[in-house]
Amino acid sequence: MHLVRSSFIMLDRVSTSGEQRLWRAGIHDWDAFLAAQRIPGFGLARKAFYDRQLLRAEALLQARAYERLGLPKSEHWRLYPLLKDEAVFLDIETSGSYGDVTVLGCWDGETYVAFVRGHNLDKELVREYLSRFRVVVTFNGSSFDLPVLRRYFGNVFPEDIIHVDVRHVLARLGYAGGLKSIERQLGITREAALQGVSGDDAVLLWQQYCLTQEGEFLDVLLAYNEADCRNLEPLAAFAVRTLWEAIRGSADEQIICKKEGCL
DNA sequence: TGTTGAAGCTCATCAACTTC
DNA sequence: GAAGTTGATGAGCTTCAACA
Repeated sequence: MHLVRSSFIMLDRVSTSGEQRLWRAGIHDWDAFLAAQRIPGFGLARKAFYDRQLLRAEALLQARAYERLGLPKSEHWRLYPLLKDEAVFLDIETSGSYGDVTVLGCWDGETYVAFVRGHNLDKELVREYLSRFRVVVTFNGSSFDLPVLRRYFGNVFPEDIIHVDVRHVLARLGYAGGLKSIERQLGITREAALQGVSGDDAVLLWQQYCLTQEGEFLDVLLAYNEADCRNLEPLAAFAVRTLWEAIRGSADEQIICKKEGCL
């Protein structure tokens, strides 16, 4: 199942409910929409207008211009299965003051890279590193990590990069709470030494490292940050798969319900 | 504490459909 | 073809939640 080519919410005046109406009508992807002569609820002029929009979207998809598809930000997660091999999972630590970055951690699915203040937390290094990716995955990054990085560096992200904030995807599935809480709910574990370490502890670890210059404090901080980054990968996979099943499932349920006469 | 997106709500508007 | 009805959408606003 191609999540993007099954999506219709990039069309003008089509919301998630409109999209579900199309699915219930048997229009499961762009090909089905374009092949249909008539679609209930859409006039001929409107259908022709949407045909043109879908053909343009198909061209953008082929050109890998995903950011121009017109998907709302809240639905960028639908691009994740397509781009997961080009994703970076990102998490930052600060000194405790808003905007004061100490560590920027990145996991690309194989390797963990840490940019540490006083060592390699350099704007050009970060910009060059991030330019390799098409998707950045965070937990609550739209409210915290990304604005903080913008304040600290200015813009270091490529213009065409897609941002997926896993927190909001999980929230739509009913998973509330912070990252560690949701990890526990889903059975995602951390090594024993890191269990119980929180964001507040990360601030203390950095302060102790600055005071003593003892590497073990920094090692624990980086191990904590790495776990935050690494665990985003299974969280993102779970969230995207489950939300897609949920929204497709709810459309199918309404079809079954209609057939059984419960509407 | 600062920041931001999502969600929920109301209200006005628009488009499709039905009826005459 | 015109008028009325219905349902969906967008805009604007507020509230909530999460991060360090």
